[in-house]
Amino acid sequence: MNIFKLYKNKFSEILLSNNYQCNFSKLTVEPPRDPAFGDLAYNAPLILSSNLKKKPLEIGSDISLLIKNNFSEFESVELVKPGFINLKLKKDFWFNFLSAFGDNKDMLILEKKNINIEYVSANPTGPLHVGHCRGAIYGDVLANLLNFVGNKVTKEYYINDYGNQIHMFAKSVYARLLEINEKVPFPSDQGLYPGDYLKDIAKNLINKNVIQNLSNYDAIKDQIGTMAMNEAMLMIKNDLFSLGIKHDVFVSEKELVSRNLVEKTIEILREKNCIYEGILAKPKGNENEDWEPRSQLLFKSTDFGDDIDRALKKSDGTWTYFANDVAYHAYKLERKFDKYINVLGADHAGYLKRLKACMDALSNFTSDFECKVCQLVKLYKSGEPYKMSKRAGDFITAKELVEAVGVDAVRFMMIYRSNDSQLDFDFDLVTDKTKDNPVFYVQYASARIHSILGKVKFNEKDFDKKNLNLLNTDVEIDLIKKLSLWSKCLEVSSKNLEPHRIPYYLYDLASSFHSFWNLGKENSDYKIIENKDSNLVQARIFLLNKILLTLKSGLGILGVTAPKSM
RNA sequence: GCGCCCGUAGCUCAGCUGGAUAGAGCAUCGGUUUUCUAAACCGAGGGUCGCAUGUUCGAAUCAUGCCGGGCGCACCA
Repeated sequence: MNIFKLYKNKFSEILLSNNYQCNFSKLTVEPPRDPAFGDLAYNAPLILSSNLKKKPLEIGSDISLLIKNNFSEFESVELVKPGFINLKLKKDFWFNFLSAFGDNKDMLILEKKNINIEYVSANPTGPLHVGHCRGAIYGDVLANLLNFVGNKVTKEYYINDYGNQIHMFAKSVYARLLEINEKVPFPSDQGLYPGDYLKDIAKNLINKNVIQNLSNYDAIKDQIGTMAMNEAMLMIKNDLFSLGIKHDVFVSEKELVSRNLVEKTIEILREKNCIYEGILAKPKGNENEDWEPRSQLLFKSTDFGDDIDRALKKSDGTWTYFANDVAYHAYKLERKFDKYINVLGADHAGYLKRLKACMDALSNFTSDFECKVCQLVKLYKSGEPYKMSKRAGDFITAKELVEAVGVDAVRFMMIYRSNDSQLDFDFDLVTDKTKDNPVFYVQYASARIHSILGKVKFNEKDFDKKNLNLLNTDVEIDLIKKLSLWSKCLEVSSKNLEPHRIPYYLYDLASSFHSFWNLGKENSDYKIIENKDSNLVQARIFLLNKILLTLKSGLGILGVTAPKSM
């Protein structure tokens, strides 16, 4: 239950029934900046004043009175200077709140949506590297979050298993096959994929013993390409698995092409008058010597907010990558989702507008399509930038990262910053077992609670909830109030697609808990289980259970474990 | 030159889509342990929210223009 939203709605009803008119969406009920002001701050007098042409404080006294007369749960209703109404809830309210507290799963949205989220979509030419990790985890956590609050989510991966890069990939694997079988040195000057993992792929192909006629490349190149790509996809799925990621749907570009979906989609755009033959201007500031004016089949993406129109056909007459991608997005639309999310890396941010343009064109502006861009990750080791070797192909893989620091740390830290900000990832910090390491700090709270729960018998069914009013001290009430922010956190995170708010909330909750825990050291009244009053012990265990429930839910969304001991 | 992102404490970043005296962590300084997990807690100092206009009751938040940093910029994917 989001109490802020609840009271916003309740107050709006009261205003309406008393003939107050305004833009109700501008009214807010929020926790005040300073807890001394109370539990809720209502801004209605400020918003209404311009409508009614009266001073906020004048209007405020009327509204305060309405609230006092209609609600009994407020200890105080106070009208203050610019025009806020500060409300303080009685302790009984918080005991009731705690008594009914759940994990908020499926509770938060009225409109449940069928959502498609595409993320990772790394090329099937090798394992995932560190650069892929952030988008992969962001997409995955976002999917978990949207699912948690009640949506139906389809996690999708688009496989670029078509086009020139696959030819290069097949050639590269072929060169490795020759290297292994015929001792032909691997050529370094042909732009082939250099990574060592190609040797593994080649070895696997040899072990399967299905490639005949190794000397005739043209005869076997398609076979090699397909098999090598399957090997690479296995690597990728394996890497994703080690990151805790599992997609629901894999869509193959090759398959879309073979179903003639590209031609069909371009025809649809042509009927909508979005296609023409034209010449693009030379981009300024880009000293490309090979540039020459060229007449091409173009998509009129400028009609849909893009900066320039985009090429659909290459000079050799084949479709561009973008043309295939338009077809892919038509295929997404065909499957009729309520919302489409696409997670891209910063290096593909320039691609965003044309994707949005093609979705708008194909759906006549009816599709709810949102691209989220993850900025770059900078690696550090003990505070020093950790440079990857410039030698091509020598990159840190996702798997190596997970093996070095553990999947919990990778997932937590990758989501710990807003996706719009660059992220510093320090190898050493995330493996520290101190409070400097936020992953540890939150998990430690879980371990501490488990440690207590193992020492006391507690059964929620036998617990008399009337005893919750023994949680009478400010710190205990503050902990309950902290729990009330969880649903707000979920709501804001999912509405704005900003999962980074979750680890922040969990850190905050863990901090309040650690603080409470330590009070027992100076004042034995605050000891949780070594306490004479057994009803109080039970009430505190009830509270700890709810804190743990929240930690588990939050960490669950992040895909991070909530350990029982550490 | 154009597009996207960022600019908040010495450092790394939050800031609930316009609210009250701008918050955390690290770092610095000082305190707490015969322990229900000190792998923790408590306290102190530290700010022209890059700069400038504008919008209004009210701006770190919105708009415009600068300055600085990152990413990208015809037929690759």
